[in-house]
Amino acid sequence: MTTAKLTPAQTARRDRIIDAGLTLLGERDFAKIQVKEVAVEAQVALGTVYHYFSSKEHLFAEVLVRWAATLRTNISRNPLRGTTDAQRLSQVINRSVRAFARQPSLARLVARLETSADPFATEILARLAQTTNDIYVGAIHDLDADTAQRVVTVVDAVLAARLRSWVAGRISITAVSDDLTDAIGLLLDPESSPAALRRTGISQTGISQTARS
Amino acid sequence: MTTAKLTPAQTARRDRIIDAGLTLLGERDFAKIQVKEVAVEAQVALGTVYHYFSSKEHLFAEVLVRWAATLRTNISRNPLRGTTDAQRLSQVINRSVRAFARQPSLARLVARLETSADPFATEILARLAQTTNDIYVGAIHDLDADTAQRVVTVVDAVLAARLRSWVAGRISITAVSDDLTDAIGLLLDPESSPAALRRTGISQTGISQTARS
DNA sequence: CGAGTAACTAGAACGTGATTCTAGTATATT
DNA sequence: AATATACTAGAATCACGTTCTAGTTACTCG
Repeated sequence: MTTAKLTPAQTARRDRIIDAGLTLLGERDFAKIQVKEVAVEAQVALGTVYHYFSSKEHLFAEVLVRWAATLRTNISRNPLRGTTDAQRLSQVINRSVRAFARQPSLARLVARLETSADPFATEILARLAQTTNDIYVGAIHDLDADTAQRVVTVVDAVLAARLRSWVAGRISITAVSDDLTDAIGLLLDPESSPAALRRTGISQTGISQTARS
Repeated sequence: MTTAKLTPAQTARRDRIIDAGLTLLGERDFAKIQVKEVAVEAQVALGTVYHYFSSKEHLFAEVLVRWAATLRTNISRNPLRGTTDAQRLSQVINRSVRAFARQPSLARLVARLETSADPFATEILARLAQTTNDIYVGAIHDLDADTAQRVVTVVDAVLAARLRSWVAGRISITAVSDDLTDAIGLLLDPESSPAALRRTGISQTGISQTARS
């Protein structure tokens, strides 16, 4: 069901289904898309969809993977131009943010799948998280691997949280970006880190925190 | 529909509905609970539930609020005993973690409601986030308000992310706790902050990062 | 090549629940 | 008391994911 011997025609059909899902996500949310519609868009029978995917969630997890592949390319295409870890990390993270900004329903999809009960879906999601995680860690040059990983874990959490706030309409995409840059500064930048500044008396300016309802 | 003039009998009925939801959450997940069951448990007609709440999600958002009230009490009851911001923040956060550990379905509920389309639900959730946020900020004494807020935003994001990993079965509740303490250290503790240590050459030991699928 | 199996198709059917509706009864307001 | 509003039990509706049916290809391998 995952990676086995499929005839070219089958691979093509399966691909068409995934592409159809991605196309429809461009117009509508996961919740508003019916599996039947995906089948129609893919020019395939409804039963065929269920032949390749165990559930709607499983199908859309694969859609997410497909999208993530192009995301990865976008993120990794141009080299990072920053001179500090903070700059580089901000840059990759912001590339991700921009990608999601272009496809809000993908952001919503991630949030939705994170609470999925389908084991296929969650497993695919975990693999995906691993990939982006590695990319982010790769942006950090000046820290040992373990510390870099710990920093990325935190930043990734902030990314997820802020994206959710954004799709919920609570904050703007600009705020997402700003908050992430700020969080990274807090973690890596000696100029703005509370840990570094603590007991120094230097006052700092921060971005405004808008979390009203 | 929210806070208006209700007769005592009405308030009692509404309360009974919310309590019923909370009771059932002790046995089963949001997804496994039918609105009808809540009505039965509350000794109320199904229609009455919909008289007070616009949807199942709205109802359970209110359930969450009720639970959060006791959570708040638990968290704030005993004074924080730490001497540093990091210790105090770790402590409040860990009280939250323990509360969720006792009620896994509440943690799942939060995750679920975060992706809700019901405006009532999302608004309630936002208000709730504000409250816990304030509690956390209160644990920080040695930083200016703005910086404290920014730190808490990050920590809160990590809390949410790790709790989701936990309810998804990806990590243990102990790991949730450890990861949070670690994240707080990264942000506030000069002993383990990359920002403070950067270019110092001091190597550091970190907790193991288990994010496998 | 030709039988047999697996995949595909169009479409109907099923199952689960949330949500809404009905008709009658109780309660509250003035 | 008169009327509106709330409440009740229960039926009816609706949406949709998922499964099933019957008939039609397409592929495999002997």
